[in-house]
Amino acid sequence: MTVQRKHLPAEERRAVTVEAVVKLAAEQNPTDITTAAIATSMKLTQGALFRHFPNKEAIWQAVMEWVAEHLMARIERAARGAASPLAALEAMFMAHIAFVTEHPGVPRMLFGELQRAEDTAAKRMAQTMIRRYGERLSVLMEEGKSAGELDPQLDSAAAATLFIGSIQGLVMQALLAGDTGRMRKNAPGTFAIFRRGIGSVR
Amino acid sequence: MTVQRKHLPAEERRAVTVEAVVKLAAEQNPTDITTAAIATSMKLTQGALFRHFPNKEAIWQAVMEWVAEHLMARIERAARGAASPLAALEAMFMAHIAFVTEHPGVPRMLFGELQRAEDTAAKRMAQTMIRRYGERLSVLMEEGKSAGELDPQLDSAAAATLFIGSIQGLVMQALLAGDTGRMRKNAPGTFAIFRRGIGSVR
DNA sequence: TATGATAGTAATCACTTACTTACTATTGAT
DNA sequence: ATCAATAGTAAGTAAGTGATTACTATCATA
Repeated sequence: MTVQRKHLPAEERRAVTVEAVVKLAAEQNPTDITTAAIATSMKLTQGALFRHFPNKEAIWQAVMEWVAEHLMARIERAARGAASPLAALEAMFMAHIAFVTEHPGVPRMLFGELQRAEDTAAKRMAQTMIRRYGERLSVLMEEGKSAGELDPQLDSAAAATLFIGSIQGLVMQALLAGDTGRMRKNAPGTFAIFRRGIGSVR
Repeated sequence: MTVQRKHLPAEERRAVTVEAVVKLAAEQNPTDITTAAIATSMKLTQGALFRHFPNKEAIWQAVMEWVAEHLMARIERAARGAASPLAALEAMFMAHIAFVTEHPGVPRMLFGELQRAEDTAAKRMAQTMIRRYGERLSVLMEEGKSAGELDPQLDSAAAATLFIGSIQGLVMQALLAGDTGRMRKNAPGTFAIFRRGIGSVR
């Protein structure tokens, strides 16, 4: 918890703002989060936000920066601790699900940014992040092939799409049920099928 | 193409409206499609829409009805023409991708409805549709097990999640590239991995 | 403790949005 | 051809929305 003084230095206030948006996005459609809603949720006047961000778009950009940093850090950490490429993939999957369970607004914001018509800084940030993610996955899969863990004929690009999609599927199921915890429970079963799909012959 | 008289009977006008929304959703974020944009895209005054729909929410409801009907019909047709449960799954997958390629706004609208905070009629319609879809998939998978086509230990609920998620993954990739056609091209590779994941031992 | 810089307030602005209303045009049945 | 029912228009309205502004409170430091 951040200390709740009235006046926060600019940088801290920006950080608190980002956290407030991430929290709000867990409960409502990111696109209809208003600056007024952000402000009141952090016990601030609406106009005060614009002392720290030039406009609303800048808030979204800061939020996407936060997402990119935190999500990728968690995933990288999980991958590094793994004993083999396949183990790394599994660890990344579970780390991603754990992160998304803690911050259910994140996948919504990402998807929301991606389907914007205008090309904003926030959108570009989401695009590059997911691209980087996909490339990281592809590299791991190639390593997995060399190690004999994965099917040597595997189409690693398609597998990366499926990896990300399966997370999206779990998110969708959670949205359907209105129960975020369900993701964690169902993640192992989903990953098991995926692993069987990419693994070397048994 | 619908004939373009000035005055259309109510039912026809409603149908044209739904088509207009589906078309608009292909190009922009569904949540910021305004009634004015819908109206001008069909060469109508904004106010005229409200002669056929009591409010905007009713438009969304009609659109989701259209989606549910058309998508499910396409998928059912594909499944019925297949020789075996596994073939049916593959046919459904390809039919779904084909439908989404023709109407790229559809997955965006579905996901957009699902992540709404309020529980609207349109949202409930999206929920029941996807649930029905999932159940249909589960039934097919059970049949596939009995037929010896699928892994007898398969968790069919998890597989259904993965099936829907893999479509979502392809959609996401298309959004990233800004190229809808890519979905069709990459669909077979993605499904191949999925099939390997659920199939019986080789 | 005084002071200058920084952060927050409250009111307001211009603009957009869904929806309404008083009027007009079109249509099809008699 | 007439006319009543229906569909469309044009100009509104009220309730938001992001952003601005003149003023005030708080804070760190000399």
